[in-house]
Amino acid sequence: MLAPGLPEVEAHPSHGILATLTPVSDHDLGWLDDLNPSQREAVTHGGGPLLVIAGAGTGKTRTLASRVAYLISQGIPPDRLLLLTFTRRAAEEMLSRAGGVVRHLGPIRERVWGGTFHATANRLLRTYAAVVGLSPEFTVLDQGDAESLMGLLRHDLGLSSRDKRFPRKSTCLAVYSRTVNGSEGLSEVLERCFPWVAGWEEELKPLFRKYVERKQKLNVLDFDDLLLYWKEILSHSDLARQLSGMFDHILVDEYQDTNRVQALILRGMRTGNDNVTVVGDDAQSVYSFRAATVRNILDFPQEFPGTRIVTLEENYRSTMPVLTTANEVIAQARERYTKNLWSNRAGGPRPSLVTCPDEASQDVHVISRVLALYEQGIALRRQAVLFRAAHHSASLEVELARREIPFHKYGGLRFLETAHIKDALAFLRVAENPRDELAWFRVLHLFDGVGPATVSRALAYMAEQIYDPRSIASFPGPSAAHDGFARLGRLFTEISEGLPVPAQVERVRRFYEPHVEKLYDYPRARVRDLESLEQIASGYRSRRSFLADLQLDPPNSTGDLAGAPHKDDDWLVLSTIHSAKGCEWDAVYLIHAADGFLPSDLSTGSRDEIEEELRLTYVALTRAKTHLTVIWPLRYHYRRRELADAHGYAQLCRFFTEDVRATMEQSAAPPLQPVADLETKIEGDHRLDLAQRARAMWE
DNA sequence: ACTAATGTCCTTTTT
DNA sequence: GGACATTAGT
Repeated sequence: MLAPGLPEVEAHPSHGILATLTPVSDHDLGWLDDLNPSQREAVTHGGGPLLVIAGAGTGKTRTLASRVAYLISQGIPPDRLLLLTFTRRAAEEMLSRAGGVVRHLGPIRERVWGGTFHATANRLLRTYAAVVGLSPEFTVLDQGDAESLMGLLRHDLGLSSRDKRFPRKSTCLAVYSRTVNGSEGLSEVLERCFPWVAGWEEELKPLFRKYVERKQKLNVLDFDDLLLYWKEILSHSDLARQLSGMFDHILVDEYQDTNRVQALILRGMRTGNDNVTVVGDDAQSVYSFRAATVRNILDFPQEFPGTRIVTLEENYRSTMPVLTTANEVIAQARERYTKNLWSNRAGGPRPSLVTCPDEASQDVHVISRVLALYEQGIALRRQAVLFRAAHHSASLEVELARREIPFHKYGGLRFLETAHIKDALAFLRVAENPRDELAWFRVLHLFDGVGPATVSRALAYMAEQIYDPRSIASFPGPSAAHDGFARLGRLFTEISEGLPVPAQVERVRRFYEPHVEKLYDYPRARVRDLESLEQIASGYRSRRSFLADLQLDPPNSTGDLAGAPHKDDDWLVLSTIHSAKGCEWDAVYLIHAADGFLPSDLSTGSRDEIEEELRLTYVALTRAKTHLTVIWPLRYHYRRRELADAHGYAQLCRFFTEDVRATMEQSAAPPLQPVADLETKIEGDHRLDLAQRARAMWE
């Protein structure tokens, strides 16, 4: 979380704050002149509900940051503002911008409550845990942990035998999560969103019941629980008034991507006053798989009567040619509330649509365009390659690595999801919450001769020892692990003795390193990762906040961690479209713009799903400031074992209709020179006998 | 009781 | 190429 230390919690009547404040001089508010009239209207709105419909690139971040600054300049104490954003990064950026504007009023970034719904829930629940029957040292399960738990119970209930073909654990969790977040009945969710598992309703119910029971027993919360418990607290009117009273204003970004539970939380958090600002764009709603619903933004004026609506339409990001293409794409949406975007940047190149013979040529083509713009002075960091699914960049990554072009990838598998990091964190989680069986499971599994049966006996033993992690030393486990358990007990003794967090991580690393070397083929990189973890830990004073932060606001790029030591480096951005939300680049390359990739063939079942893929495409296009390239390979190779060299032909993404194409420069990239041709040019004498050299290494 | 090897099915987006 | 159940081996 951004603001350390909880402010005192007490009921606080806060109506009419603005009216009672002394007016400030015009001089202090001179910065408002930099805003356009609509932005200024939003920023200087007094109290009461405000809905800002902000199209892509219309200065949404600036407006929200300015509003925070404005409210503070009007005398609202920063710690009585709550800014809910989609990511931690977004909150940080807005608060540092706001801080820059009202610098004379002191630091605000550390004082404003800012972060995601989930992180804020975590923070509030540490105080209000008792109310919902939790102890405050609860640990948070990330998606992987939650899936593991689901998998365990799935097995326990005898649902896992092959002939049953019961949905896999990740699907079970997805169904559960969707049901919880949408505040809907299981049958409706199954029918509408998971028709292929609808036959398992009678088995899923007891599975979910067990899942809920077990989480409570282990004193752990999953992501959904964070929201659910927050909502639950707010259903008590006294508590709702108390929590609501902590804040004079609440501001929510990306409101189109919030779900039903989040809307209920927002309503509950405004029982004392209705000073609430939400910002969003229904044309950019792309999280319905997480139960987000555009209804939240559409129904906001009914939910908060007297809402003032401000619409931002002038785009400051992109050139008119880019916007023309983007507008033409979103024009295909069935229903839409935001208007077409316009910009006074009339010039610039038309977006290009490039057909490549195959994937390899797509990679080469992207790279050569990137380098050409780089030569013209556009740094790599100001260029981004976007794609629908994380693995779509796989071959490009290989090619970039081969040419030693640095890149950071956003989305997909993250640092924290790698096994060695999860293992290391599991030690700390056990120390923090010894009832967290999932963490115990990971830790104990590392020792020789320990499998599921031993773990389960060990857990029973721990329960007898009133969950003192140090007592693992006296557990009579398999003889092979005897010595290891004794050392593990000593490790827990050490890290429970009030060591600083980085020192704790260091002890864990020392303990765990030999296991890394035994478990993995290339341990060096993984050990380096553990050292990075130590770096991260140095910013934390308590183990609890370190763990919670890592689960809730994980570093979200492959390069974020390595980034610190060589900050000046330049790198190309690779990102899923989802992770690109809210970002902008001078040049954007949308790759794999072929049907089946975009829209994903898993999302073409219903009109609503296709509609969301359309919005996703729109989001991708509107990230570009000046240079926009859409690429698709004509031919794909199948990687099937039986069919060694099979291939198929793709079709252009269906959203690039004739009308859209008319706004673009169309071209076809030439095929790459076949490798066979290169080979024949090499004279026999210069061929390297690799096989011989490989043998020679061992002679 | 645990590990390693084998076979089969599915393969998205994220807090 | 990964996840997961099953089977054979230590």
